[in-house]
Amino acid sequence: MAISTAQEMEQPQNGNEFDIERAVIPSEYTADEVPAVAQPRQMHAEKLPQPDNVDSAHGLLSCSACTAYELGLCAAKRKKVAEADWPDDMPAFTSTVHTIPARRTICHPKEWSEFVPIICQGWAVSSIALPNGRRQILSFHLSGDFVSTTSLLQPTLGRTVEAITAVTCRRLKRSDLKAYLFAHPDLLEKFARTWIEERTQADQLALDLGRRTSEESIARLIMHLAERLVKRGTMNGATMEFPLRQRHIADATGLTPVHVNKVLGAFQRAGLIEIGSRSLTIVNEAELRRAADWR
Amino acid sequence: MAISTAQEMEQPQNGNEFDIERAVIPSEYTADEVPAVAQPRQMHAEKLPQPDNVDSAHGLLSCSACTAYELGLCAAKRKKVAEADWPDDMPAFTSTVHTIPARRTICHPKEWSEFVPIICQGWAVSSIALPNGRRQILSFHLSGDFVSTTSLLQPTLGRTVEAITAVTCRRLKRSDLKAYLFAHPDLLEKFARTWIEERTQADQLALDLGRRTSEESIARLIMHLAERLVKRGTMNGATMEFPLRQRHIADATGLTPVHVNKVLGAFQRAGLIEIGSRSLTIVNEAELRRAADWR
DNA sequence: CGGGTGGTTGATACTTATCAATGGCTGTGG
DNA sequence: CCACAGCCATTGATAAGTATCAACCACCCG
Repeated sequence: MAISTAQEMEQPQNGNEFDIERAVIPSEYTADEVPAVAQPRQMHAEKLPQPDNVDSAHGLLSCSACTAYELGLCAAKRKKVAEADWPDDMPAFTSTVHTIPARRTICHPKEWSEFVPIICQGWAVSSIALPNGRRQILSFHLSGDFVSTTSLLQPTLGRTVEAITAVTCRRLKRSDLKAYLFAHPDLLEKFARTWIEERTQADQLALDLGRRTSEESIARLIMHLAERLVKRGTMNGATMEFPLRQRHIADATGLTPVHVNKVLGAFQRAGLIEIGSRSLTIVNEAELRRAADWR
Repeated sequence: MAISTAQEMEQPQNGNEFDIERAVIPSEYTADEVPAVAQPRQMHAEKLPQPDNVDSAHGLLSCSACTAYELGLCAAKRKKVAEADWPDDMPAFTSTVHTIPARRTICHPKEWSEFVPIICQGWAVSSIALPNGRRQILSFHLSGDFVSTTSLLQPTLGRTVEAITAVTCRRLKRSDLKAYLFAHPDLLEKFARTWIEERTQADQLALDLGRRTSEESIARLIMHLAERLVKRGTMNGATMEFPLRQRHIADATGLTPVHVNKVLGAFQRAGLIEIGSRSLTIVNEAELRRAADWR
């Protein structure tokens, strides 16, 4: 695993103090709902030095990996690029920024919304639930992720989206975004790449759920998250922020929390990983890779 | 289950005689590969009366459900509509029609292709395989299905596509299709609906694989196929063509063929379904629905 | 007629779920 | 500040679900 930056972690519970507020909220954008940040059990404050693959001008660590940033839709980026570089018809997107406290639902599956949500900061999760309580997690959303590309065309998401940590979420008005993308085929194509990625992930998920052992699934989940965090430059050596509950892992892999616990215990006893205070360290990457049947 | 048409089925093995050849292959289109139709074990000839929701002018039963037809990309449809109704810039798509014998591979996962494949007739399946032989089926393709909407933008499919029955497959040149769709936002949006459907299916697949019992999964697979066939008007009462091997069902549901056999046996003994000579009859729909935990 | 594929069945093993009990931690309210 | 409630992690005992193995049969095709 490539390690991109060193950074401060492990600053245990500083209560309600979140640096998430640093998220750029340009004055011309309405922040129509900023609920009080509430009881996170234990969160890592995100006082991170800027890795050099990221533009420090706007203060968002993960922008380099962000789809909206890449599409030129991010307010932070718009601020800093010369006006001349922007398409003339760059619309004034209606967009709002929300801060959602940990463990709160962000979208309901049948909720009608005019907006396309993007996760700017924090961890979120989307899932489908059955009436009888069984639940399948479809994906974890990290900073810079569209919640789902389908939201470009559908007012309803068909999934439940929940904040795991406190989350900063930007919402672009669908009609604006759609008009803009459809008018710019090159951007539309870039957007479509995100869709293809989503699809590839969905295929892999099916493969994992249908044809892998519990140990493989869990190891793969860890590898996958680590890989994504590396891309964002938010790994600290072999250690990553890991706000997931065992319940999340269970719902993502189709297992029970109890069984997840046993496998995780086995991994730790075998010296593959270490878990503690909402962080996870990959101790023996080679072995974990093997356990994950990783490429 | 709504039953749309009555039709002839159960004409056991008439050897190599396939009505699939009726598929329209306009002379201006090259059929660059028409391998000899080979050893189907037992196939239902498709001498079907035209249901009234379908245009009988072009002889393809399922066109009404076909994405390409809807987009105006189907040669059959182009033939019969007044020229004036077509966009002026309707391109001369480079397109080929192939007939693939049963049980043959249509696309390899890493095969580079300039074309977007559409299944016109027959059953196909796409899957991912692991080096160790485990395999997950991602979807069954019936007549009128794009194999994957991702093929619009990606030269490589990332999946194996195989014919189950003999298959007629049209391939549209990607660059042509892409240019055309990007120039017609309304069509592009229609196309995107197909993508959304694919995505919804992928989500449901994950839910089924991760959170359902073997019986539910299998019952759901049957319900799902029946529903799709009804849309195409190819159900005969409660009976449908059913060319799947138990191996297919196993690979689609993440189970073993042996276990699938036992569940299927139980379903039949319980009077839910009947299976015979490559066809499946839903005997007790209400119960099957319940077993499938169907909406 | 013979070979191969696919369906069927029973015995057994393994993986994972379920149940139950315990203890730690965190946030809450007295 | 302390006690308590609730959530989460942990562990062991047991049960259920599904896989594996093996044998046999039926059928189709060459």
